Amino acid sequence: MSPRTSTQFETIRQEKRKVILEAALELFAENGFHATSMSTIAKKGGISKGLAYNYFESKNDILEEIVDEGFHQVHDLLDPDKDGVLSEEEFISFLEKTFAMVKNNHRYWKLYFALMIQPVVSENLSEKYAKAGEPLFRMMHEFIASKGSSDPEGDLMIISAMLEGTFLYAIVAPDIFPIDRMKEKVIDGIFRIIQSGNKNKAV
Amino acid sequence: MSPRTSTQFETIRQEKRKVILEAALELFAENGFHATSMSTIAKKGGISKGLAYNYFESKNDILEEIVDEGFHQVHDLLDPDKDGVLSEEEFISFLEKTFAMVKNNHRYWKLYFALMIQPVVSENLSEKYAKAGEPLFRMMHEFIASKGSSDPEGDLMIISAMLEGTFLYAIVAPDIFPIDRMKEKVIDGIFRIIQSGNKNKAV
Amino acid sequence: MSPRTSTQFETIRQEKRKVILEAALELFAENGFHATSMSTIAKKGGISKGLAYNYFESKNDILEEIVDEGFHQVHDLLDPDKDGVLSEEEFISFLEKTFAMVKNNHRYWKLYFALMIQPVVSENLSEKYAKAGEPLFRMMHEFIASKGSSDPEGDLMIISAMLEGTFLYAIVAPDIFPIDRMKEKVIDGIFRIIQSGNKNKAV
Amino acid sequence: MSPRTSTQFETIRQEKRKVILEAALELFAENGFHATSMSTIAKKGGISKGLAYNYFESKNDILEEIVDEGFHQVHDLLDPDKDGVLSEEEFISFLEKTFAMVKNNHRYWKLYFALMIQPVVSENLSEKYAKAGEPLFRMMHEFIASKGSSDPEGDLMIISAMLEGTFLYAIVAPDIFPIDRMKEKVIDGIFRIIQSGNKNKAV
DNA sequence: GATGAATGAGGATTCATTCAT
DNA sequence: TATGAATGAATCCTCATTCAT
Repeated sequence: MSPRTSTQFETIRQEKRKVILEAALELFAENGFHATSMSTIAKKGGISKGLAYNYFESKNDILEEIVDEGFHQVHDLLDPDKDGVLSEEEFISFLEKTFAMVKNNHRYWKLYFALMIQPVVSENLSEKYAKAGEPLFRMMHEFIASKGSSDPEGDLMIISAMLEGTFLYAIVAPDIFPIDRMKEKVIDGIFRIIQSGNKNKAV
Repeated sequence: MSPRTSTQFETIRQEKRKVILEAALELFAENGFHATSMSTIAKKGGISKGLAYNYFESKNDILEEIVDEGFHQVHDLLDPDKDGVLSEEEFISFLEKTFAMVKNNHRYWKLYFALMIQPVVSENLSEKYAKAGEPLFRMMHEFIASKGSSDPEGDLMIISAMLEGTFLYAIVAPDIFPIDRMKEKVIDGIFRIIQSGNKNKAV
Repeated sequence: MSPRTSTQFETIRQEKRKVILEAALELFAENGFHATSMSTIAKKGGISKGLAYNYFESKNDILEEIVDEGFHQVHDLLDPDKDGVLSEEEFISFLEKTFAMVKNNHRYWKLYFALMIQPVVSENLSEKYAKAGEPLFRMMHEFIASKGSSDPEGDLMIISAMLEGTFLYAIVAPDIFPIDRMKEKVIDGIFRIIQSGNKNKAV
Repeated sequence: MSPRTSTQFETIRQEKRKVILEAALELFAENGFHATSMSTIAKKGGISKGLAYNYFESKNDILEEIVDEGFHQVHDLLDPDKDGVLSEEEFISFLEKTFAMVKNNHRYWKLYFALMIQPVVSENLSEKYAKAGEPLFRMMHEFIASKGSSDPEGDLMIISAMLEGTFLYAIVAPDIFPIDRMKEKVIDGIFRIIQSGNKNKAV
């Protein structure tokens, strides 16, 4: 029964923190930020309301932490960190990672879409993602251009829309739009779009 | 001296009703249902809180009326009411009407997306739209099939996703994704997908 | 189509007034004063809210009119207006009139009990009735005394309580305490009490 | 520093709960349920409105708890839990306990009468009491029968009415009908009724 | 006389947040 | 660290009453 070391305390803190964030994520995603009370979060996390405020400054703060953590995960996972143009295998692998991400973190993405449409705090989520997504967009743009598209910006737009729409459907109507099936079709569709849009169609 | 005729009353009611619904639509779309108070709606509508309850039973009721009215507009506008396969012109015209609808009723579609992701009432909005959208899907399916697609279901899926994603972007990031430009690209993209997916690619 | 005479107008006014009072009486009695809204009264009376205010100054005013009218009916009906002691027949007839009154105006008496226990306006209803009932009490007192009671005040108390309890039961639990059966028993019981309480028991 | 023990919390809760219930009882009894606001209850209890809702789900809930607690007190106090016929001493003792109960819990009984006449919730209070009172009625019935009454049901009716009326008067007009004096007269009166109603009057 | 739109004050209820322990 | 009692502002909703027609 020796007093816990500060490392142990730190571990406990990190775990509690995670518990709260996960409870909040589920509730925010499923019911919305405003329809979720701190009481409910605390109850779902198995702690007291007071303790939640020991870990986070406010309900808003919890949301921001969730968004930030999710954002970093996305960043870490997708950051191409690569110069030059992607090969086709690399591009496909990138798409598959993206689909896996949405599939494995359904709740986060549900929350992402909700916040995209109706930001809770002043800061606009889509701006944040827009800025962060810039390298991704550039990467895709270069890939598309490398394939000979006569309008890479335009093609990027509709391909992005197709991806975003796919993820949205995968979130809200997974029964009708099963994500695995969609993945195959979307990847295939992207190439069809790219190839049919070649500057020189008579390849 | 004499009381207003019932026609006069009816006119007043219809106009005031519209005022309330429009104020509420704007606020619900922009800030979300839960973040919008009846006070705010009343203030925006230039009336007292109490009067709003003279016209609608509850905040929920206002939302339902908005959804219903929007739904009927969509239905009236898009109902193909047509047997047989669409010609290409008809199909394009249908797509253009759809884009016009989103463009001209930006707020309603913002609310639509918000409710799609996080329904406020028990009834699932996507179910309602899924049922209503069935004829549309069938129509598109037939059109795609008529063009010789080897996988019309799959093609329909990604085309639907592309449309939904386009509208979503047009709603949340119109600066980056201007709807008119998107419309051209999407219509073009759809045909590229369809044609490149022909059973017999060597046309 | 000659203009209505002022007499006709007066008749109309009286009838409307009665309609309102009856609607209000039923609602006040059944649901209570505070649980009854002017809207409900107007709807039940088949008139508009505004018109109700044409006839009465306030909801309170309606209640007061109901109470006053009921009070006068009671007064007119029961006022003994008689000097000297009642004969047994007269006393029994008085009791029967009282029972008939409660039986035929169930709603008024329900309201009477409700107001007796929880007055709505400052003025205490029981005081009003106490004052008005004084002649009645005196009459009963004299009757009891004339029968040789050794404690007419005390006997009057328990007889009054028996009557009041009987009417209360007849109002709230008429199935278990049917008023007609109760009437026979109560009248009988009163005489049993009086006679058994004679100064000179060996009659 | 360390959090309160659950026993400490429990003590706080029990005491505060009692404070709220007592404040509410007084107000409900004196002014009626609908005329009493949660604000008033909170103010009288010396707490904030919000805290009242930490203890009770709704105003209705407060009322129900008051009724239930009072009901249990009555039940515990009066439950005869006795087979066979009561002796005269036992019967008198039972009546005296009943009078003491009303005298010592004036407010509860005022509320009881108010709810009897105009129930606030759907469930009828008189039904609840009717069921609970059944053993009491049976007991009184047997006692009356044991005294040789030729119509024990009828005698029970008028005796019950006399008691109920006495309590009602004791509640609403204690000055004119002082409960202690009434008690003597009523007990005496009950025996006069019973004895004068013997099958064999020629005792 | 008659209507119902309109108001505003008040009432029930919820909830983020603080605080004593 | 941890608890939950406590607060007060905000929210949904009701309703007596007024008023233009």
